[in-house]
Amino acid sequence: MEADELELAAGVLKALAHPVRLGVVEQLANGERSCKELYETLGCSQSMLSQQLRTLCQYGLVAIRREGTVKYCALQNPDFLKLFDCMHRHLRTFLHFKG
Amino acid sequence: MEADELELAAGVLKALAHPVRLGVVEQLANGERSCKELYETLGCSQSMLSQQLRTLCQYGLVAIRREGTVKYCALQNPDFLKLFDCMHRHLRTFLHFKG
DNA sequence: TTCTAATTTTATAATTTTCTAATGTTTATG
DNA sequence: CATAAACATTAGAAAATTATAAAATTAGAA
Repeated sequence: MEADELELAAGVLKALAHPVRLGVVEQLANGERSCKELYETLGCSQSMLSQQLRTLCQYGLVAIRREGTVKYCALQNPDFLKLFDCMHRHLRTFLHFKG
Repeated sequence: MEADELELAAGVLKALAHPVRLGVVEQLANGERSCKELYETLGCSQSMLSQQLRTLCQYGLVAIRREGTVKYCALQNPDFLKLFDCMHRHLRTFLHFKG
């Protein structure tokens, strides 16, 4: 990858690299969710969720559609869900060699 | 994932979410590299590389062995290389819908 | 031991993130 | 129009990251 591309890719990863944002992606693996459902499930404030959603949208990870006064969020690239398998395996061996 | 696990997973992703650190991982896809080879290829300072390597090691992403005065870095979990395919596809469609 | 190459550590200023609280917007309903 | 529900934006303090430079370590060779 060239420098620009590395920078952008790092940006996308950074967009995933936050407990709330990653939690959102995980929840959306099971299909569309409203913002309220998300922040209630994740146990964060409404404002926090809204801010983190913006980051996810900015990098094309999540899409939002409105229905009346409710907004529904969905994964825009379910390909990234592979990350979770990968991460599970990693954490398992990582924690195993740590203590 | 539970809160703790999300936190840790976000940490691992954050460890990847930096142009230099991601560049290191990309380089190591082709096999072991010395620190010097890495910072020369990536065009960053030696100090920068050393600091970023530490982060990668901390999260079990890279392993380092010493041979004389040279240290060789290697991927500890090549599974994460899947990320690059995923990322390439993502960036392609992402940039396509942006401009 | 002295020198040199490779790498690490430390310090620190600048920038970016994160989080909270308060306020603003939008849409539907009475 | 007034109100309520769902969501977004703003502002600002605290914390974390980033980048640069200088000093320290480590191992081998002369």
